[in-house]
Amino acid sequence: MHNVFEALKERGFIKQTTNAEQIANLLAEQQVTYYVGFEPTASSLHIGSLVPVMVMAHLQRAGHKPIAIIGGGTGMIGDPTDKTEMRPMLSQEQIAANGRGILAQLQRYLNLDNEIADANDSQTVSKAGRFLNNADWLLSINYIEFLRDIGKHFRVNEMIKAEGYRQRLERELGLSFLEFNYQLLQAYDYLCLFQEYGCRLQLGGDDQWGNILAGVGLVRRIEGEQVHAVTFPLLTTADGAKMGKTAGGAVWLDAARTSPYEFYQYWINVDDRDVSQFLAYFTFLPMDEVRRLGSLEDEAIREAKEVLAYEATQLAHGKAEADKAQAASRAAFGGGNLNEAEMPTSVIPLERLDGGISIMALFHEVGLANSRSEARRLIQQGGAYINEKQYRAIDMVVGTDLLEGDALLLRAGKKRYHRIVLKEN
RNA sequence: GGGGGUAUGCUAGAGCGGUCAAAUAGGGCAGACUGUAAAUCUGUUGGCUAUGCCUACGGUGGUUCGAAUCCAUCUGCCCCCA
Repeated sequence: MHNVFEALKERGFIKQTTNAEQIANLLAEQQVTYYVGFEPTASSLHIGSLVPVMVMAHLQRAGHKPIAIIGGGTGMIGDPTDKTEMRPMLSQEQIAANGRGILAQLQRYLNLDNEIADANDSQTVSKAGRFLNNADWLLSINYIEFLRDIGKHFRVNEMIKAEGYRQRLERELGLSFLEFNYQLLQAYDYLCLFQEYGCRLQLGGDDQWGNILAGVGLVRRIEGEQVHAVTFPLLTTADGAKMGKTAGGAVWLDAARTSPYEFYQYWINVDDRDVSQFLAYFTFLPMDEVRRLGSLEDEAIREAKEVLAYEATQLAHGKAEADKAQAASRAAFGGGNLNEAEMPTSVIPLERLDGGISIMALFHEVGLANSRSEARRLIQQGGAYINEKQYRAIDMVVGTDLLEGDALLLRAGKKRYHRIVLKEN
């Protein structure tokens, strides 16, 4: 077993640890069960959650055993940490549905086979991980018992020192008792996972440090065992924005929300300054290669971005999709012929062109503009192209004379394409 | 439970009873420049059958020729006291 901990450190995944040396030894000596919590706030993860996922994958590849939990119980409360407002509570059904979506995505990166990995079967040392919902143990909690057994281990004066809580208190934003309990519940998660599965390592974003430590402390007090915590640095892009947001909102792992092509494009378009770090985070390329690509400058850095985009897309959507996205991207921006199959396409009846369609209506209809007014602006500002020819007249009517073969190629701005296929019927 | 405050567009945040589709900043979009980057500059940023019309300033109902602006009430949030 090579030293995963060093590898993670080298890739920049480690921010804080309970004890780096002990963790490194632990990981070197035995199969360690580790866990990461995911919020079930949506049915898909977005690339902001990719750091924990990649770390889990690295650890599993090194022979350790992951547990991914979704906060079905805690999700019903909302984590106050670093949030300015309370989050909406979710129903159990919603959480379960979101959980299924998240599980499907995690399985691209991890082996989380609940069936095979039977806790009671100590004969099989399975590397397969688990996917659990903390509602399974949180919902059945008895309040009095919980206070007596768990609550007594927490000191309020310590808890309110935690950054997340302190901010809320200082900024006089208020903090409901409900939210205040979040830390206890998360600590309890760790305790349960330790007791049930021998979990000895929890990983999470650096904003979770306080909550994770609470769990470490709880296990020590109740079980007298030392378990560990590791946090990742919080991700921001070079221009300070939160990672993974684009014009259209978050970049999702779900192909239905963010197409593989858009996903690929996200990575191609990252800020130069982020490329090197992102290669380390979001690909499994050896660090030598990462360093080589990261040292490229100016125009050459596009090669690095292409590798980044390809690798990241391959992980999220598979090789076939990554190949397609790459081909489409090269075609669209490499000056070559556009790959028709790769771009969003609509089919409309040929007759509609006979009478002509207003150019505004056309751009609106295919979704390149959200309203006719937006389409109007787009056209007036010179961002509307049909078959790569710019049209600036808003009263322009598109007729059959513009057809190239049986299709029209619409473009809005530099990067957004839409193909319309006309069909007789 | 008592007292006070606040509620504006994607976000933050101005808004004198008319000239407010609503200042300003951020964000977004488009154009120029570029490397599908960054920075910078310019334009634009509710909708529509479009020199006008409709919808919007937490909900409802008033006052008024006229309300985002005044009043009442409801709701949410915040603060103080309990």
